[in-house]
Amino acid sequence: MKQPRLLLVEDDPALAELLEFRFQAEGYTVLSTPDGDEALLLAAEEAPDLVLLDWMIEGTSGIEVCRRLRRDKATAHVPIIMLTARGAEDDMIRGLETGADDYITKPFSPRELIARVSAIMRRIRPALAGEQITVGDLTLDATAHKVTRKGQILALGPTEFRLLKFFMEHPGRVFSRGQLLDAVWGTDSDIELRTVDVHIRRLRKGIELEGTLDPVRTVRSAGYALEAV
Amino acid sequence: MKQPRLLLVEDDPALAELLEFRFQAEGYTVLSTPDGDEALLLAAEEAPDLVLLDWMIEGTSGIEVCRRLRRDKATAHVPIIMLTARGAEDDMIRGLETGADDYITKPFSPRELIARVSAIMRRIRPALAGEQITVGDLTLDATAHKVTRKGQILALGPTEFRLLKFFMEHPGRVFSRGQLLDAVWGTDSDIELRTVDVHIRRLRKGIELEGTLDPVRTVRSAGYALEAV
DNA sequence: GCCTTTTGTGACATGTATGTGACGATCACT
DNA sequence: AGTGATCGTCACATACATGTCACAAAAGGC
Repeated sequence: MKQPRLLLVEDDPALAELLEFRFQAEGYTVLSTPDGDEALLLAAEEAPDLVLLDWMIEGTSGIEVCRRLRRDKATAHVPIIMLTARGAEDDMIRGLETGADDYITKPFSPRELIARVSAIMRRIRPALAGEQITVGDLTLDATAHKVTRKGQILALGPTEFRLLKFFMEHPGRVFSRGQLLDAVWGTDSDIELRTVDVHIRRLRKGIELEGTLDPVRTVRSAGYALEAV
Repeated sequence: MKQPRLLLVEDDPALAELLEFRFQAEGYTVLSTPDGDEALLLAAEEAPDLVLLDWMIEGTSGIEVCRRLRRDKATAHVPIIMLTARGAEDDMIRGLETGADDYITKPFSPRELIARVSAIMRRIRPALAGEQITVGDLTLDATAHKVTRKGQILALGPTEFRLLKFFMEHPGRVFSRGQLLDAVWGTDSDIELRTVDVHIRRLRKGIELEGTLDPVRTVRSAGYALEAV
């Protein structure tokens, strides 16, 4: 399953960094540049699934970037969301005429922007924008098969992924090793109970990050639980 | 079911009171303060699930509060919604950069704010609380395998936990050592009766807190009981 | 007050549960 | 066949809980 790719064209470094961070946390691969010409290059070479385009950028203007994206056959179908300053309705209208799919006026909440992007992604690639569960600083996207923690994408093995998914569907609750075997391995598996311990350890190692606490709680003589840290 | 906790930082007394009232009606526990420094204290001590932060407050400014909340590991992940005056776009952008999750501009309808808060709460806390028993100031959650007293989480050994659970299922009732052995250790255990005393002691030690009385009552030549203090 | 019975408490050896690294087996993919 | 990833299991180390004892303290009964 390919990760959705997003091209961000924004010349305010602070805002760019913020959006980059947030979208990575949502499971997107983010390409970012403040420059219009570079954006065109990136769009041609990296084939993003969606473009977030600031209207007021250095070099080639937003509207020009938009027009050229539409003209090139390789990028003509890529959805474009414009980011515009409040009150620039003229630009907005011209932008929509030029081929942008949606616009959003600054200031906007990242949540709102993410919602619009997800909506478009769902329309374009239904399989990608899956349901996701969030527990504490962990986010799991079942359909994209991706786990992130504080925006960092984590690499988990298949079993660890299923284990974490099960935990995240029942946060805070304690499960015995037997229950975990039934839920994650299947009811009819004759696996050693202690094997669960090993996978718990692998899960812990897989989700540990600099400066984070272990959300997996050991309950002696009872089992394990995932805490919403 | 634990109530969601909400920290409101708002220096307009009328608005604060209104929001307090409305959110309490929605089932939230509301902590409220007009002061930024006090807000930081409250956030650290009371562990709210969500912060509503007015931008223009006395003392430490909203943006500073936001930044400090994010910097403290204990509160870094708590969602923040900014309340801003209309037309203060600059503040808003800086706020989102600083780590706020959403914003809403005054004047807003309480209904709208409640909707946004609910949306975030749904996303963050899917279903935390399981079945729990409460006796006096003690609360025991069997599925999460957790005991709290006055909000403090207590660390009990497995046997102490089972013992307390049994007591809490029959509050006020006196049990002989033999009955407790049957109920907590199992009918076929050949344990010394006096062993119960030791575990009672360990339980007492495990649940003692500053400024609390011992809820475990000794009934001479009969047994023990748990009192609803 | 004095004696007897009952309970509180600290320490300890023991047993049990869990953490952890390594290893061979298996499977998918090339 | 070869490579790499993942899996289940084991052996060992470690941390923790347990049951028992000996003695101190308290509570009744007289």
